[in-house]
Amino acid sequence: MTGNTRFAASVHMLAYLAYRQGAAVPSAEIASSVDTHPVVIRRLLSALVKARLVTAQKGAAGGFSLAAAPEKISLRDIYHAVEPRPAHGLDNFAPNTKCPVGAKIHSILEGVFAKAQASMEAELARVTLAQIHQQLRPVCTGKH
Amino acid sequence: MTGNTRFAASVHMLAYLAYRQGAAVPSAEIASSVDTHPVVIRRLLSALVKARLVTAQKGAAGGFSLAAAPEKISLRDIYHAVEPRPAHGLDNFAPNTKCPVGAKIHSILEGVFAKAQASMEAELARVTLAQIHQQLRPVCTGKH
DNA sequence: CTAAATGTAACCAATATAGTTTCATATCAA
DNA sequence: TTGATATGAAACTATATTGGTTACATTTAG
Repeated sequence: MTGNTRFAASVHMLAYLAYRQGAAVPSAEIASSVDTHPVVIRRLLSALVKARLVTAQKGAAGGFSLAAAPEKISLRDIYHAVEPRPAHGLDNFAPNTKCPVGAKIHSILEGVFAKAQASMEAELARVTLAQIHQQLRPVCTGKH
Repeated sequence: MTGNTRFAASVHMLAYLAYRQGAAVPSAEIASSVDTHPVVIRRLLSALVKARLVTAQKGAAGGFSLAAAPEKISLRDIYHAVEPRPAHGLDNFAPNTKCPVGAKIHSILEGVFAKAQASMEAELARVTLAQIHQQLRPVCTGKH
């Protein structure tokens, strides 16, 4: 959808936290798994903390942990936390309202896109972090 | 999804062609309805011609027309014609494969995103250009 | 007190997008 | 045949988004 990697990276991050089973994980360790800069990780985690999916602990021996059981976190929760703008590009779409087509098309498309978006999100809602973790399990027997 | 206006503009354009009922419509007229530059319109129409949704006629009295009845064109057809990259941002997502999570997460997300994308496209497939045209009708009683 | 961590602001490079100019080519019609 | 009007396409620009990076204030365990 969005073309950016925020959602994919966020799922990865939370899957990593599930994998680390409640430990306080510093951003540097997550960044190593995602292969990016710790600040990028903290930026995304900031949104996830605001959405109450993650808790942060400052200071030495601090880090991030899941705020709920992986069974309680769906990919749609994550999606909403880090992708606040579905919109399908409609926000920058401003046709000529003097044309009868231009005058009505925007609101018509709003309805169509909302349905399409809802359908996609419903599919994301069916997948929990626990299921992702489960698919990871076979190769994850300990800390690496 | 994509953040750009290509899909929305394309639906608008084809709805306009349906509205003009088979006439050869020049890009300048369409551009006036969408409120953008004719070259932008022709760029999009170029993709729609390649996808066989539209026919182009060069020269004086030329222009664009629908290549099929509006009932035969779904929004998913249009989506595919102008948005060749769903991917959900996975193409730029390259985690650390030395980490057990990073090694598997990409293919897991591919599966999840494919389902979410398919669900959204199924919703788009249910809407035809004829239906869009129908919703336009009440205010479109003639050429403007 | 110190080491290690989050929280944020600021900046940069790369990319995507839309808009614009320009021009070659094609076609109809007088 | 000539001129007006169209598409097709390349090239360039301005702007926005995105991800990466540096820097630094703040917090906290030991």
